[in-house]
Amino acid sequence: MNAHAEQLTIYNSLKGEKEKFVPVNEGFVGLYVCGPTVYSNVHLGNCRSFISFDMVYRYLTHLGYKVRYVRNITDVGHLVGDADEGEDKIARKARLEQLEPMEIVQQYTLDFHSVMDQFNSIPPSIEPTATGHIIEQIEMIKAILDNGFAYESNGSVYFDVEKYNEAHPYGELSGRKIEDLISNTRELDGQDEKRAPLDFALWKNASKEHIMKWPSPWGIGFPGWHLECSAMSTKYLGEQFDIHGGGMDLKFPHHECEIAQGTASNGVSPVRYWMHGNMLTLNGKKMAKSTGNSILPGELFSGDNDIMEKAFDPMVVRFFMMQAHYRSTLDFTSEALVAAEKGYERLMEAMKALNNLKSSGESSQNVKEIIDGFYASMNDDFNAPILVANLFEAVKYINSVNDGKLHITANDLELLKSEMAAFVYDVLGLKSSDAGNNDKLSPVMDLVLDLRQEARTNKDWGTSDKIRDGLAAAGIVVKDGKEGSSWS
RNA sequence: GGUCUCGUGGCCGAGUGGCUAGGCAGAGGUCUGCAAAACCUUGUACAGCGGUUCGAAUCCGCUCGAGACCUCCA
Repeated sequence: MNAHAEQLTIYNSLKGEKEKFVPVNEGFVGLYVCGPTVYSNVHLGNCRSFISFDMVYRYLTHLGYKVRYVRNITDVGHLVGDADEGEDKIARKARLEQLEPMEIVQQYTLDFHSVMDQFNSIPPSIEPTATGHIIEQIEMIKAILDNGFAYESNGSVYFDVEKYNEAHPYGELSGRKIEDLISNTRELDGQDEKRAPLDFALWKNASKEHIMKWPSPWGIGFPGWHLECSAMSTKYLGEQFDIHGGGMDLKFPHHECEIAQGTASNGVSPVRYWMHGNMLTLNGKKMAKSTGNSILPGELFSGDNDIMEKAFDPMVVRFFMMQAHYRSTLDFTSEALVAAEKGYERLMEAMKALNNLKSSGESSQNVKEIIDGFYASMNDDFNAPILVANLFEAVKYINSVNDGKLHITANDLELLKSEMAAFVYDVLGLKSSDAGNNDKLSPVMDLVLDLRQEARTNKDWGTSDKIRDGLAAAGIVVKDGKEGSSWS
């Protein structure tokens, strides 16, 4: 374990404050994150959540924890529209496109994986699917029924919220009181099966037309959305585990229901630390598929969209997200992305310079203090923006040493190299984009720049400028530096 | 309507009782055949009004504005 692990604090949504992180089992962390519903391409807002928790996973790992990271794929049970009477999202898409539901699932799961890979997000340790855990979900419903917190009605099973609330508080996570919930819950049509509007479905009776359905003790049907996360998280992480993450918008009702289901079946609140990432906004409004206010990662990377003025590298987008705290909303604009792009490049240039840095004399700055700052920022509820600020302080130092203005000892240099690499690459999950480093183009460019250098040495400015202008016309920018010219 | 969050300089975005956030842009400089790039230095701020305090961007109240959840959502 890293000595700094002792100091980690996490903002626990359940308590509304930062708490010292103490895992259930020393040295191990169980981390569960609500994954996507694979009925269409993930949009950038979805990605922000997953990238935030990828950063959390990476830092926990860096601290020396052995992390079991579970992130599910929702491939059934997520309903469209109002309450429990809507159509399953995946089944609906399948019907519209005349495909098997599992074809839809496969298509968008692959898309999701590809996008997350481009964002350099590490795959979870386990990525369970809801349809692969029907038996576990049925078992959990049985336990909740046995404990008296659910009832069967017409082939469906509902969670009895008011009954549960008599034994355990319901609404703790979202800060809601049950009386308010009762008075504020809309009366919806076609819910005669339920005793109370607040009750939510654990199992839904399937009609004949329904495509995705399974046998159960209560008849043919399918599981409710909230249940899958409860069943899969506890299966792989235990009845009570360390961290549960997800978007702010899942807090109520989804996560509230998870707490209720876990407690109702196992007698313990399932999660120690609840973490909620905030929304990515576009034009000041939450990015969401349903409202059309969203942008797909692919559209962003290719520049093929009406919102951004140019294409952006996935690493620039990731860096942009790391500049904001995961609990703050972040507004997505072309201008902000351009700014992030410049900053990202500056950081990467410094990483390159660091590798070629030469040690000399006494260190002008306290390297250990700089590195302690890295840990302090991340230990403060994963404050990546402060980490980035600290990294730029180090960048300034690196550049000054590179210019020969400041100095660093060999020991400090080794330390700085390894810790900078750890935080930039391993924790923030950034990598140099190397966009232009095409295998065939590279040697050609070396040759062209070599010829230009020859011309420059001979003060043949006409030739050297002709090469530079010609390359510029082809979209290649030549940069002249002390150590020769480079291109990008 | 109910619950909650937020309002920081030209832009993005941290901080949260006294001590520089940081990035981008702007300004000045170094370097350079020129240009670009790179590097260094640097100014402008805490929505408004009142209160608490020796001291508030930070705590409290009100006003205005924005957003989220209450129904699927990362």
